[in-house]
Amino acid sequence: MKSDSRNTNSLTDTIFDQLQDAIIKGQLPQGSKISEPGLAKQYQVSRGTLREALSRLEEKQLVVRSPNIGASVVTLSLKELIDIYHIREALGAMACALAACNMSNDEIADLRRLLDEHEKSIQLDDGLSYYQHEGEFDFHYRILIGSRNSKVLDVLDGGLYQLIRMYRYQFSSDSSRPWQALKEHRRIVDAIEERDAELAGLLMRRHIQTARQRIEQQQEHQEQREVGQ
Amino acid sequence: MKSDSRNTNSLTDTIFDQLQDAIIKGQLPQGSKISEPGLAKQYQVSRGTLREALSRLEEKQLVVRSPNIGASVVTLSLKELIDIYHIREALGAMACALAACNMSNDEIADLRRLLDEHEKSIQLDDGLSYYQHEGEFDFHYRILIGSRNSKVLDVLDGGLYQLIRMYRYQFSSDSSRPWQALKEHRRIVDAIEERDAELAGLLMRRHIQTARQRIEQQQEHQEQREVGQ
DNA sequence: TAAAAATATATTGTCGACACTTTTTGCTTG
DNA sequence: CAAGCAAAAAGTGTCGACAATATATTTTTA
Repeated sequence: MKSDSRNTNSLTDTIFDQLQDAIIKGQLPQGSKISEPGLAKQYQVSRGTLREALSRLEEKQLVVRSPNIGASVVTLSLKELIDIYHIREALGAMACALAACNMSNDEIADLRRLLDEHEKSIQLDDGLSYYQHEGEFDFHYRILIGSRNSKVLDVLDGGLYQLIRMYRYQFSSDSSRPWQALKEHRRIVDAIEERDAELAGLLMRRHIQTARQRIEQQQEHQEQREVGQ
Repeated sequence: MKSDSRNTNSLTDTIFDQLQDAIIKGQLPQGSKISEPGLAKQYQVSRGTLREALSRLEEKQLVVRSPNIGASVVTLSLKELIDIYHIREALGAMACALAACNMSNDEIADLRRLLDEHEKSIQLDDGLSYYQHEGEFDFHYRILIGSRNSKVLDVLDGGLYQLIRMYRYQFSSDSSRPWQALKEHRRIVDAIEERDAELAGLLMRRHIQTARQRIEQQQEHQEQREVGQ
């Protein structure tokens, strides 16, 4: 999925997309220092252009910059990831409740079709595919749009979702239980279709909550390991 | 209040702060097109430097840029402002509940002192002062920090708060009922002190909700005016 | 006269170069 | 040999210039 809908002709856009991909996939390791002249030569662009791309990556929370020191790829601790999921929980629930009020019938029907496709995709390659993750994002994006609150999409797309993507690419050990998730998605759509805002919000909150709790379990394991050492 | 804690020696930082101020105060009118060469000459910096500052302003949602067309100062409709308040409601309540669990006793005592100062400030110049608005932000900032969720501060500080500031500077007709707000703030601190997360979250939600509802009333008036024409 | 094409102007996108800061390297000294 | 200082290397901050694109103006034509 493209992070932006506009045609990506400008050089800065291209370099930005490439770098975003490289960071999310871990080709640029977390915390690694970014040398502007180095990367500029590597990607065959001027340093100014790369600088602009770095600004946008900073905007998307994928790099951090310190004055006179330079840029580094972001490091994402489990604690921070959990923090993000807390936010996603609050905003996702809110957006879902709004979507139950504001989505058109056509949009809801489309959402159903998306879940059917999702189901097929799960049947085909059981579990761990790339497309499922992106499909999951697609589902949430549509609800965000259906909420008719443009700012909530700005917030979640402007940094938070990219970090979650990065985590999933680099650490997603579990197969994210696709069947369970699908079932939850269907229930959410049911609630939206019935225009039950409160229920829709609640279900979405729980859906994200379970995802968060899985990560928290992972964190506990990690802490136990650290204590053991 | 400085938007960033780091020493603002770099030229880009300076120009960024100045432009942010100009936009929030309305000296650069909403929707007005930004001429890069013009502004660069006006502020005595190179175009590249100004460009970097514009990138950061875009990050803070204060300017919008279209490829090959240029940058404009953001336009904030009442609808969008209400959208922002919905987000603030969800995240503020969440953060406040977390703060009730995570704030230290010292932090809570400091918060109380802040409210006492706030009260004095209200008594001095009754109502409409600049410092009260910023004091209000200060209060919310501290709770955000107390939540120990760094991302929620990133989200609200990265765009949303600046837009609210802009609105208040340019349209804040009502004096924001300082006494009422202070009372609500005190109740919130009470709940935090008692470590009652649920209540603290609820009170914060209501506090922001009332602010939102005042804006919604304003919106209704505006719509009536439009119908009348 | 009005619409469309072509030119001219202004603005944004991209680049390479220089100045200043930080980090590394190498040398001196106790 | 270690610690501290000095010089060099690398890197970031800033700038002005050229190329590509968009906007405004003028000219042409129906």
